Amino acid sequence: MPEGHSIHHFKRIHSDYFVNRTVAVSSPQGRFSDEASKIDGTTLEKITAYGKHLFFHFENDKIVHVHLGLYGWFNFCDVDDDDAMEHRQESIRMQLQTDWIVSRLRGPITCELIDHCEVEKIIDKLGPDPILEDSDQERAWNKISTRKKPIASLLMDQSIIAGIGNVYRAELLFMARIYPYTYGTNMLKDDFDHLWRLSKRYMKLGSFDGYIQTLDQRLVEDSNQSTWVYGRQRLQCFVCKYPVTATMVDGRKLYWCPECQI
DNA sequence: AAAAGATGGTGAC
DNA sequence: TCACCCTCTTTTG
Repeated sequence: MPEGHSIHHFKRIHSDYFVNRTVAVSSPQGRFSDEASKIDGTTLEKITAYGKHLFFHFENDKIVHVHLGLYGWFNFCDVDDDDAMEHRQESIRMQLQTDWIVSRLRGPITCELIDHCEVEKIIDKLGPDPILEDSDQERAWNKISTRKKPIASLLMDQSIIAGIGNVYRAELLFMARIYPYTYGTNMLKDDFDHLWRLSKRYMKLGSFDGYIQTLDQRLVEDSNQSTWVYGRQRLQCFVCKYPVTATMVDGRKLYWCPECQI
């Protein structure tokens, strides 16, 4: 499921097969039909990604804004694969098709047709995205260091840093060994720099792989395990063997190690 | 069979 | 802080 890395991953995959091509756009589910008909058969000029937002720029300033939310996802299949094409048609919000390949979007929280002004408004509300090469680390630090809220809460705030979700939040805090309830105002600059460096490294990696892998597989026996603490409530911490704990922060489960993260 | 929960976010109170 | 939306899977009764 999607955090910022998925968005950049999907941007990359779509770029190979859909950009600079004429694309048939439809909505088998029906909920995007009116908008789809306005861009159906036109050229997809480029795709951009920012935080958890994906933008398909079609000609004539027609831009499809997609936000996957909690469980939105893209699937791809071959145009000649009849079985795949028939599969769960009724939930496909948007389908992009060339004579070569098909992209099918299900369950997004947002799928709408907008123009470049609205794109700007969306991006203006977002903090720097660590996956982007020119992201401004200081802009995030300025906000964090003045906010009297736990860092675990601030990391999920898209207007501070764009793209981090519940898995990366837990993993980054663990890898940087930071106590999750440290107020932004009490954060050390060095700790923030560490967090930022880790977020760039692991979210970039995730955007290439398409999935989150923070745990170094060479260090553990369980080859199916991909995270240090996320989803490991009551299991032993890989570092200190103390049980991983889960507490609610802003209505989301935060996994962390009370022994390692002081 | 029904409910809960999941890597998200908004808007109302 | 809560209800709600989108979809699908897993757990519960």
